[in-house]
Amino acid sequence: MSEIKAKREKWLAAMAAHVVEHGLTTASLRPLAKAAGTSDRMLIYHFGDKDGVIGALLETLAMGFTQGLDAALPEARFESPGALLHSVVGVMRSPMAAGYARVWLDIVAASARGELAYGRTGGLIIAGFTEWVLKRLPEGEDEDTARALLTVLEGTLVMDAVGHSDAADAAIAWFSGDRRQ
Amino acid sequence: MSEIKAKREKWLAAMAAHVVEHGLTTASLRPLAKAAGTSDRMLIYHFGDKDGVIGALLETLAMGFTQGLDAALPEARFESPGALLHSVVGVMRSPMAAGYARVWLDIVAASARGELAYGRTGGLIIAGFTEWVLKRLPEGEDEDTARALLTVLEGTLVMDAVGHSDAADAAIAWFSGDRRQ
DNA sequence: ATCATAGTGTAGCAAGTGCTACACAAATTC
DNA sequence: GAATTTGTGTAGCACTTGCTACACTATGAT
Repeated sequence: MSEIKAKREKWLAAMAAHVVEHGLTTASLRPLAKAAGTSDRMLIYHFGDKDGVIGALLETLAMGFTQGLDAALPEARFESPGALLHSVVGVMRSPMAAGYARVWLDIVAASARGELAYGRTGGLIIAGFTEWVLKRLPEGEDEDTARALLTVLEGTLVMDAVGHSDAADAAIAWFSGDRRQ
Repeated sequence: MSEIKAKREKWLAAMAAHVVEHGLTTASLRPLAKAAGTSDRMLIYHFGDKDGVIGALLETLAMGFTQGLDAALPEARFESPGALLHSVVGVMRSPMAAGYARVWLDIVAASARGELAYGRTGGLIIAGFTEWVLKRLPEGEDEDTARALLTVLEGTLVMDAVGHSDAADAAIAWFSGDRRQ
């Protein structure tokens, strides 16, 4: 019983790693199966169809994402929103996170395309991320500050992706320097 | 000679429309050809290979994009960066622009994936967009304001895509209300 | 021990992918 | 007018896609 669940977890971890390196929306069953050390036949058997595989994979990725964030920046209040943004951007720009950023933008694009599973997961990730930020903002900052911070962060990911980190840096500096009092 | 160029323009316009509706990175030759009223055989003949088709298509899309922006918001200085951001977001959120937003996020995701043609086009679009913004900011605002504005705008696109327009709104309000003096 | 169920390997199907070979017509060059 | 280039339709190749049919074994319940 539970050995099967364990096997599926192992598969999912291996497939998640594969996806982080090779992209999510371009992934097809046979490469995924190969990465997991099994066959497409088995993936379909255990997850129903490809959507089932992707759904489970999205869940795994979302968990890995927030866990990675927690590991990189343990819970502690920063002295200012700008300082927190700086730190988070630092993490997101590290080579370790590059794969996750790629996958995240894949999820965003698929959401925009109207693919429901991706959209739901994307929304959940942002919701969790908002809480995560809120717990690290200085006492007294409200949710809107967290939302604004996250929006600037997402803009940063986009700008970085198209080679305009300069634009992102301007927004970050601006967010950090010109705070409401 | 020039009739052939005209034909290619017609093809590209039709394919661009198809792509705006059905997605860019998921597009394959036969559907593209069908949208253009020709055959995959002809697309390959005239553009060399699929990359040639996509490259020409990216160029067409970038042009259409900036032209659409110009048409929606003719050149005129806004009274504040916040007012400009509001207007641009209004345009980007209109149904007319939804397709372009989808394609844009496709380009961003492909750029992040390392696909060079997409990355180059994405960078060019942002560069052009920066100039566009700069010409509409109040006299005296510098390029960094344009960059920050655009980064917030990109963040807005992402947040809208995953159903968190609330977060985008917070960032926009924050950008508009708490300006440097 | 029997028998059903869960799990797995092999093989393959129908559809779609980018691209090409080949034959042929139209236009251009000499 | 002959020769060559340019453009186009038909057909198809080799491959990948998601998924399935079928035969088989391991495992569990009775």
